[in-house]
Amino acid sequence: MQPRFIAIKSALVDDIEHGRLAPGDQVESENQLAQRFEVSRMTARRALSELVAEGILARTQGVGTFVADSRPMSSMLTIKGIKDEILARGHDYQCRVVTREKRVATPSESRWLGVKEASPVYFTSLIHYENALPVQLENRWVNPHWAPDYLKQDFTAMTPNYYLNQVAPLTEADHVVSAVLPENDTAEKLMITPSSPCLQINRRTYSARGIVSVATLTHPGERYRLGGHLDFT
Amino acid sequence: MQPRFIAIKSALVDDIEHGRLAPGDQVESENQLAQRFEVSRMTARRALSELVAEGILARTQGVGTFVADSRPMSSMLTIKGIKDEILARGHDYQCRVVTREKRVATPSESRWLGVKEASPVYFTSLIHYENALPVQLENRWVNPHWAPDYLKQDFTAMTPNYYLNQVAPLTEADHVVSAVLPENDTAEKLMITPSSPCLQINRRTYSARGIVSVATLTHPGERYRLGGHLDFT
DNA sequence: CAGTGGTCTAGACCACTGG
DNA sequence: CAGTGGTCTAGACCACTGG
Repeated sequence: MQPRFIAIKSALVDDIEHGRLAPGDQVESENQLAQRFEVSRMTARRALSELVAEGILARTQGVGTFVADSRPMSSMLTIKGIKDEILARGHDYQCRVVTREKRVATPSESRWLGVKEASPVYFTSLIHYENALPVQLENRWVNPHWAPDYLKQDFTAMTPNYYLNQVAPLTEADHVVSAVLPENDTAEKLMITPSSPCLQINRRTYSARGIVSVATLTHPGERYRLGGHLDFT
Repeated sequence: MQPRFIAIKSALVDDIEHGRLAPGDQVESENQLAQRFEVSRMTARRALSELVAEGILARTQGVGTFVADSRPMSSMLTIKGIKDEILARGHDYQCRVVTREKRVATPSESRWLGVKEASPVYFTSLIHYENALPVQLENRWVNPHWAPDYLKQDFTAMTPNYYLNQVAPLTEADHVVSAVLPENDTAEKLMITPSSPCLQINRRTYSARGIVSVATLTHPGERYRLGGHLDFT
């Protein structure tokens, strides 16, 4: 059974997608929606509030609720593997497997991966080299449920990303980019000093059925940049 | 008069910022909060829901609500101004204009902006504050051709991004994200030590007719992260 | 089982906007 | 002024989790 506020949201999004509501148009008031969908005003309001939070609608007190101006910028960013990136630059690529093991999820790991606390997870730690210099330390936690044979793979031949995309095709990803100082052993693995800033990406990848893996990708700041291009037209 | 759910949110955020609640800790349940603050469960719930939406807390049905690994996070895929981002988090926003002047483009500036060497460019340097702490140093070079009145604007009222988007609507943007150590004067402006890693974004924005401006956005690593979500379906 | 979060109701009073 | 959104209450029933 679908919650009612979801049904209302869907109806409104549908109206927008089919052009029955254009940017700038006023949408029905909370009271009108409540009446039309036979729900309490609080429920109609919730539907509107969430659409406002998602940037799809905009509200002004005393005036009304309107369809917001244009478009979530959908991304042109891709999850290109580091290996492809390096090879595309015409550079030499190498990979070293540091750790490959079954672990018991810590509370925070289990929350990230969406598994029960203390359940088994697969963990790998790899270093990726560009022209013999480390450019990425990849620490990855994998939900064994979606990739039971994960630990048996030869990651020097096929990156974890590539393998996981085979067994559980990627449908979504979240990521958080931050600037950090490396832990001592991370610095050592990346052949940098502990006072060198690193660009760190925390990425969570989803297949159709759930969270497949969580990765922490740490890059020496002086050897790696992240580029992007956005087109709003 | 401050809404009650805001008071509850503030109290929880305060507990987190003062270390009375650490990442992973369970926070009071909706019922406990309702009792402690003498509000209805719906109001306590609203406070928690908003903190969850902001990524500060995480909830699991039947289990409880927990402190998430929390630093503010912004979207990589939208060019939402830092101001909107901060306000959207319900935080206090302030801005200080450090520099505002006409300059002669250096060779590298002129290359970035796509103007002739030694032509005049407009330069502004602003510091954006979230809850009185600097979160972004915005150094921006503007092509006077597309925004002749740029320097006359009151940037504490309207961010450069917003103004430029009015006079020369944004159609494209390039950006490069990197982790760097700040220059001494940058560190001072951001109120951090020169050994604190910074997340730096170099962004070039285009309107239909050419490059409008180039900006270097420098953020203290411990106060800013960049988030994104990709959907491949 | 008791406790948690998730949804929902039918009211209330308020602040704000426009005519 | 009537209508809008903003906040809030005191209940209800549900699904889910852990012990």
